[in-house]
Amino acid sequence: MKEIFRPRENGNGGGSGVAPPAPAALAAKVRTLAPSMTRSMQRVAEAVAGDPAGCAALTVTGLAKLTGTSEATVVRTARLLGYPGYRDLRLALAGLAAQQQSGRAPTITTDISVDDPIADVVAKLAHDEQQTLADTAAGLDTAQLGAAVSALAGARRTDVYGIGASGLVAQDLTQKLLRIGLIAHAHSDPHLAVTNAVQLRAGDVAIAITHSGATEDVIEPLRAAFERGATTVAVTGRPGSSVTRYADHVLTTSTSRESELRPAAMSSRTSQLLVVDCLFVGVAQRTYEAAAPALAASYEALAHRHRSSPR
Amino acid sequence: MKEIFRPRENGNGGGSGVAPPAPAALAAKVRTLAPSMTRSMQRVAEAVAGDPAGCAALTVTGLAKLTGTSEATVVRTARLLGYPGYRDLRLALAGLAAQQQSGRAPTITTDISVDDPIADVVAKLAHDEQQTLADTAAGLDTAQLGAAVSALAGARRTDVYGIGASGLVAQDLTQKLLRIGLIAHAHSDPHLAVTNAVQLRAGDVAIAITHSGATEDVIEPLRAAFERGATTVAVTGRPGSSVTRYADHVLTTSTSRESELRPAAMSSRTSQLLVVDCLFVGVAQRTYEAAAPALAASYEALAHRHRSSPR
DNA sequence: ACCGAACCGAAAATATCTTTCAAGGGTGAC
DNA sequence: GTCACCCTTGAAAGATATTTTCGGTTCGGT
Repeated sequence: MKEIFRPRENGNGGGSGVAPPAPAALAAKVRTLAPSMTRSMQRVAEAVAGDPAGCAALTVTGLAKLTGTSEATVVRTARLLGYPGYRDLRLALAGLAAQQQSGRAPTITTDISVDDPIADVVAKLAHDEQQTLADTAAGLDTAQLGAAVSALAGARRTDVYGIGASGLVAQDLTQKLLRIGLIAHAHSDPHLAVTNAVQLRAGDVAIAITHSGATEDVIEPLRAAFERGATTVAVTGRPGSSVTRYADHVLTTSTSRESELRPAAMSSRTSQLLVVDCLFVGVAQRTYEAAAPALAASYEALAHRHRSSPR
Repeated sequence: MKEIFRPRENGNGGGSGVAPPAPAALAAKVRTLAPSMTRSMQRVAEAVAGDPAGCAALTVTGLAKLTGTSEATVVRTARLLGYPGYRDLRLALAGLAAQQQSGRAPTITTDISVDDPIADVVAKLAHDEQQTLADTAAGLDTAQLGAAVSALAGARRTDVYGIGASGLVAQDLTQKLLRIGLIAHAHSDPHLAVTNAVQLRAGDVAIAITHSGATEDVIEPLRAAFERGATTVAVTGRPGSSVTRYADHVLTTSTSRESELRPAAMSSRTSQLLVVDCLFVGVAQRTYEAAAPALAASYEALAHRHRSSPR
């Protein structure tokens, strides 16, 4: 067993002080050392520099065959490049490949087009939604958010209005609030929403969720609640739109550019959900004493509905 | 379980097209698969996820000793994570380490705590959801996704099953599919779901959405559809769970760590929505001729419900 | 043409990875 | 409570991959 050179290599004080394994500057090293290489070693080095990913997938024998040389030569080349052996060169190669891969990522600024392969669709959608989240977080007014949280935490009851995609967000918020013991209802039927809204009074909270800020069916119930003295909150992507007229607190969601294949509903939903999550966590913090057990309890209650997994 | 698996060097082209070795989605994969792992395997997975660079420098024996397990367990873990063997896991690990190295890592790793100021809550939630999106995108099997898209695009009708938070995701998908002219229904009532499921036949599609993969109320209708010959799709965070038994295609959502103030439902919802969006866009691409006008038409139809905004 | 030196690859030697197998431990059935 | 079964686990055998050795070959110099 030779094993001279294992991981811990910081004891580099020796006079001959060889270079530590290069991390990513491999191509450069190849160029530097190429002149001092023999012909067959150059072939190996060339292959390695040309296709790190491909070579990383090969064994010594494979790479030897590919370059028309022998295993010994491959190992010699690895040594010359500063690695203890081929194994370590291969590891570095894998790292290099990964770096190149990730470096090639910022190509996803383009819109999704009809003939994008499915993998690109995934990458672009994920990227867009990440962008939306960042924008929303950056643009959210924490003072307004805090005020809304306070109102919710102390509310007798809470009504949430939303239609269409925003209706799902409204339901999501409602589900969450219910889980921590608050009284909350989501309304997507405009008539019922108004009917319920007029029951609200000071100390209650009404929340309207609408991307455009101009959805009549959502504005009307909020207005009714507003006029009854309830605390009103608007979650909208248009801070100057009609809905804000009847809102004590306005929470702004972000709008990223939309395209034909990526309707606005998609990014507004992401944005709205983040806002809603913030509201929820904020309220859970304020009412922690009551919320924690309630959360645990609702979790318990659901356990029996799950089939034990086969593993 | 008989452990039949040939090393198979770069054999990535097989017809059965199982998951290709994950490039950088390793941490996500660990979290996803951790629940279905045995204790010792979890120890290995933990070590690997915690210190990719360090583990990449170790041999099987070394890692086994470090984690207090045996070589066999290390290899088993590597297999479970989707690699042919430890050698390949090690390679991926080296890649991951390199990426982490290059990508500066000032990540917000702390949990949300009860006394975090509201601004921190926003930042942390946004960050967590971004992370979830990245993990999901990285871990999504595009082959399965493509297959699911094809099935959807050609379906006579589509049923979507989801309960609780997943029910909202189911509705979201349904809304979208309806907008591009497909026939889709979301079911959250278990009885009605089964009643409808038995109406399905070959060529139809049934989609079950469940984070745990063990929700009886969702599994049953999927099973009914499966037995009727419909194409079945499972969107779940647990690729080995019961629901996958009746699923022709499994789409894996990612699981990020949860905490008391951030229930699993939150990140699973984000992840599920991304998957659902991918399905939608994929289908919209395939049926572009019909989808584009349908999208435009539904937009038109809603316009009059919006009050023209002031300003 | 001869000599020497460096280069190169086949095969042996070694290290590493993979598989097999049997013991230990927990769980559900009876 | 006891038993049987299956799952989990690590030790060691078996298979691969890597490193080293060693002798043949080529090329330049004399």
